Amino acid sequence: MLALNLRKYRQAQGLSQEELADRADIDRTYISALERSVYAASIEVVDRLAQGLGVEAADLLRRPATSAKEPQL
Amino acid sequence: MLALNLRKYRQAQGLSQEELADRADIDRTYISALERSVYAASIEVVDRLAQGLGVEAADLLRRPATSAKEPQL
DNA sequence: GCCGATTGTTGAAAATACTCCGTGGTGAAA
DNA sequence: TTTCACCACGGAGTATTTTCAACAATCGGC
Repeated sequence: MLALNLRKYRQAQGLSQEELADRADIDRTYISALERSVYAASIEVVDRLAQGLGVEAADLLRRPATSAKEPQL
Repeated sequence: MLALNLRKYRQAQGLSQEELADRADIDRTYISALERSVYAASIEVVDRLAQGLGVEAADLLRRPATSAKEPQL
């Protein structure tokens, strides 16, 4: 689920992969790969991505179903 | 947060590390290491662990604060 | 004291995540 | 058409996770 959520939250904030890469201090091409679900990221990068996006790490792993208490997009 | 949550949920169900290892198809010694936060696990093993424990992957990453909607122990 | 069950720990190999550099492709704007 | 921002994708190399076999330590019960 990470891939879709990642892209969803990133685009919702109008961020490019590169901007997010800077914020999270993660390689740009790796973020691209994560959004295409090429790898199973470690929880450490999930944390950094979540911080860069201003959401909880748990939010990035949640499955699509939009539960009432997801952070506002 | 994974380490503490993992141990918490596992013990709450009266499971041994080995039983959980079987359920999640993960090495026992690795689970031991994860509960001592030796490594930053991949979200794939977090998923398998969550399944073995019958909780959401997101629950294992949540920070201690017991939000009203955590699964019952 | 001895047993069985559970967990900590280690060392080495195998697998996979992650970085870095470069190339090409698309679409929008000048 | 050219330029620019953005993204997909490749390969090579490094770092880290994950597995496996084996042994030590603890605890409770017998």
